[in-house]
Amino acid sequence: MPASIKEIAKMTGYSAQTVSRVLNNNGAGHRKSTCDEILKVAESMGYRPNALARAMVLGKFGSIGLLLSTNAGRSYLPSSLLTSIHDTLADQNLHLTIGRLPDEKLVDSDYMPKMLREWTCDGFLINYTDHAPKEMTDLIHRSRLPSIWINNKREDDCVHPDDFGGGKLAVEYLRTQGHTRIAYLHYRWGESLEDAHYSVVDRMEGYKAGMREAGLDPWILTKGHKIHQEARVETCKEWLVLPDRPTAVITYTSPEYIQIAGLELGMKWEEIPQVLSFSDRPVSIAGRPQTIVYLDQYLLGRAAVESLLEKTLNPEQKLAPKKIEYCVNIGPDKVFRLPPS
Amino acid sequence: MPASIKEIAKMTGYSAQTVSRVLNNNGAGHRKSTCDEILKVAESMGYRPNALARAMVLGKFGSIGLLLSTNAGRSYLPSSLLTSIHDTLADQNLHLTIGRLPDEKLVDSDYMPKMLREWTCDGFLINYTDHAPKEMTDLIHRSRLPSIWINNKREDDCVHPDDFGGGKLAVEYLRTQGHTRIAYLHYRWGESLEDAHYSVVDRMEGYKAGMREAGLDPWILTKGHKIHQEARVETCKEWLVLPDRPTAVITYTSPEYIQIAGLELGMKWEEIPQVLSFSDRPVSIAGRPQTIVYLDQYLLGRAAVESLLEKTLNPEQKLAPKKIEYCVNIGPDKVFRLPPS
DNA sequence: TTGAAAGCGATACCAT
DNA sequence: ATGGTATCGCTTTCAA
Repeated sequence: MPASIKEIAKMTGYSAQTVSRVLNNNGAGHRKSTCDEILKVAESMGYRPNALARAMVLGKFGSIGLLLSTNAGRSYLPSSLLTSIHDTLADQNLHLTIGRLPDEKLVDSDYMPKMLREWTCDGFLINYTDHAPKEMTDLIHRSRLPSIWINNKREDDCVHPDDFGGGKLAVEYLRTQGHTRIAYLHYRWGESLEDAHYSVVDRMEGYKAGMREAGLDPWILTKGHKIHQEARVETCKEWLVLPDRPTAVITYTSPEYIQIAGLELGMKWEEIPQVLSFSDRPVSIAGRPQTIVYLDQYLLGRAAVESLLEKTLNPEQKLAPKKIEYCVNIGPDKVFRLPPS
Repeated sequence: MPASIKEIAKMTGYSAQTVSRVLNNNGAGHRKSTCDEILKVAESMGYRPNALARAMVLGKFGSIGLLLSTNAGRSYLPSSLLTSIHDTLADQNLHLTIGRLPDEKLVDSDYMPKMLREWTCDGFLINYTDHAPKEMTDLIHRSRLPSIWINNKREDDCVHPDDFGGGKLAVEYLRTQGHTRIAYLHYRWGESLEDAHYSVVDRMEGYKAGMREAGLDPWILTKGHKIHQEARVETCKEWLVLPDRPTAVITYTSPEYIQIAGLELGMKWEEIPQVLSFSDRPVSIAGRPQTIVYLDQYLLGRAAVESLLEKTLNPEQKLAPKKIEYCVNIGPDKVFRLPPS
């Protein structure tokens, strides 16, 4: 137990109030000798203010809760996002507290995660990628705390990447490179996309829209069913040997299937179609930096925190969704993006 | 502001103590009608206990701080580690609070991160991969809170993977597969390894020890200088065309350089040496699952929390370092590990 | 079965 | 320039 103000008061003979003032207000309105003595004793006793007590008086927790799902894949939290959330909060002298909600248990009315059962923080950032179970939405609503959803498309109070725009952007970039035979590689055909993250649909729809605007026909490379990991390279090979194969390919993620397929067919790197995939960090394949449709998670995190802080000031208001734009990351520090419209 | 106990007391006419007891002790020693009424009113007012006030009375924060460096690469926090830390804490009804310390600023005596400046939690988990600056160690020490270091080799109070054992294990596994021409691929030669994470040295030394125990000569594939990303594939090609090339290769991470090199040389997958790399998650290359030397971050996180809780009970004691063992992950659910010695 | 009072550590307000 | 007192929301102890 570190020393409290009271103990310092006892040691120095001053009252608790004097000690508090000297320690907090930088000693304004106090004799220099008083300050010196109190500061010296505080230092020697290793005094550190108790954030709990301070928060209680102030009526705020000084802390924001980040809610994640325990369901792997339902909460996407790359370290760049965690970092940006933390740092934006730190600028406001706020803590970040982590909470994970087990989907299965939420249905059980006996169960209630600590963060929702107790009153622990001033607001929530909810990182719940897919469709949240109704029980969870209810619980959060009943907590009456301001909340912002991350990576989730809702009618209000959310921040998410503009995946539709990203798909369009990919096409526009490839057009500037002179490509016309631009295909979209879709491994998940046949799988129900209703439960999937909105980006699975949006990226492809954005691609289609981009193609149409460029006067080109959308061209989806796919099978009538989902293509599992192990089968992807072989499938890509089928596409690569087509006489009119695409010169460029856009894909949700993982550009390497088509590239490995090319290599296995004995193609040189220059002969393999250009692959544009989505990512939030630089992608290299065996030391070769790849051009990607890039999302800056830092922007996402910062926007989410800013929205939440705004809501803290006025909890009743509903905030319009915020979209974060992609850019095409061509090389070190070289970026292609659309002019703001 | 959610309702407080006092308000419920006022509403129901009972005293605050009665309300508190009914709400916390499950109503033990109270008339059923009293319980019912209080519970009903509490429910209708949306009562949730204020964790702050409770913590203050209890004299504990109910929260553990996870300290990270802002210096990318100095804190390795895969989501599996974050998850295991969180969940082990949650089992004990403890929060997890995140704090990031900017290395540069720590030298500045004016600067002090909130987590160390104020008294905010009951202990620290320090995820600081490389050698921490002395200022930081001092600050943490002065905070007088129990702390455990993660992923860091120190004389006491730390939990880290057994990378030396992992290197040996890799050799022993490959021996069971009949390999004798086993090389270690080292791209970082010539770089000062003093600042590097201990695992860079330990994995290689473990490999050497394993080879000697098997009666084989260690065989390090390297250049006289650091091999940069872009040059690795070409360098691997030089090694692959050696007449007495290895049949198996162990490498710190990223098995794909040698495999891509093989493909570019026109080799079939079966002709490419088996590559064993270290990882804490399954590795697939273009849909092909790779055999890896695998570390379960869940064990690491849990061990760290358990150590910290132990230290909380008795802050003076120094805990012996805990090593987490690797295993070789061969296929789905198939694992090779050494018998406990 | 219920209630009154004290206290956790810090701050705000009002005195002196 | 300094101190007294009340307060935040809750729990613990003791008394009725």
